[in-house]
Amino acid sequence: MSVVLRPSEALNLWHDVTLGLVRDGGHDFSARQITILLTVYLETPPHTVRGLAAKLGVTKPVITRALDTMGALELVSRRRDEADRRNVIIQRTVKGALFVEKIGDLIVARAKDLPR
Amino acid sequence: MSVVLRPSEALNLWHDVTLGLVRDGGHDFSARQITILLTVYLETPPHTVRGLAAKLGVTKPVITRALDTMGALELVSRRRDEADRRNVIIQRTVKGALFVEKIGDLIVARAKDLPR
DNA sequence: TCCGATTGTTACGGAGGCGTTATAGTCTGA
DNA sequence: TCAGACTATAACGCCTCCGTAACAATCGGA
Repeated sequence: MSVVLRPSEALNLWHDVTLGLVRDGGHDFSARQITILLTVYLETPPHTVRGLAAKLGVTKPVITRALDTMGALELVSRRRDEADRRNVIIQRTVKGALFVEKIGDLIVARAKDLPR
Repeated sequence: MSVVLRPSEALNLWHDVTLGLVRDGGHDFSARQITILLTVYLETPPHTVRGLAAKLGVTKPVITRALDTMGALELVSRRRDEADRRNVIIQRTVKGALFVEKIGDLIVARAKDLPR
């Protein structure tokens, strides 16, 4: 199965949702930051800096800096992997889960209001 | 009518598309930049700095700077409004139209591949 | 036990965005 | 006509991010 969407509907949906994020979100996240956040909250753990860097096709410092930013906002947290102390495990937070949930609700609402 | 989407589907779609933009897009645009770009290409002209600032709920210099950046990439262009020379009209470009079209195709493709 | 490989972070100079404020150009109506 | 309103942009100091390179900590096999 799949979600059927025309290009014009797709673009209108994207526009409406990003506008919602800009107007009400408070933060102005980049595509990289959003991708990291959603990856951590949607894909099965564990998540490491190296794994995220490979998945996004960026360097490790990019991930470290994004985690610094989103960690300061308490949207994610970090923990040493005790099994292999070179690794850092990126963990979810209550605040981050609520934020992601809000984004999901926003997309669903804008999709529902989409004229077709 | 409307597009029916569950929260988990919505988030997975958002994740897949932003990941595609990060991996293949080359640029790392912010939500503000994407919103400006899509507004210019989806809503009926004319578009002015003041109008975009009001719509996004940000100050005018934010719009000016975003237009500087996207103008350098030739995704939009600017022209003085001859009827009222205080205004600047933001115009579409061939390069920008192709870019927006690519985003639309990406969303449609990821929606089609979405498991449900 | 080391020595190479691996992981994440920090340091660095540069680039660009931020909000606020100031400014140049343009319009409009008293 | 001209003073005030309005438009977009420039200037300012601050902050964050960039890519590259160096780094400390840790692991694992010879």
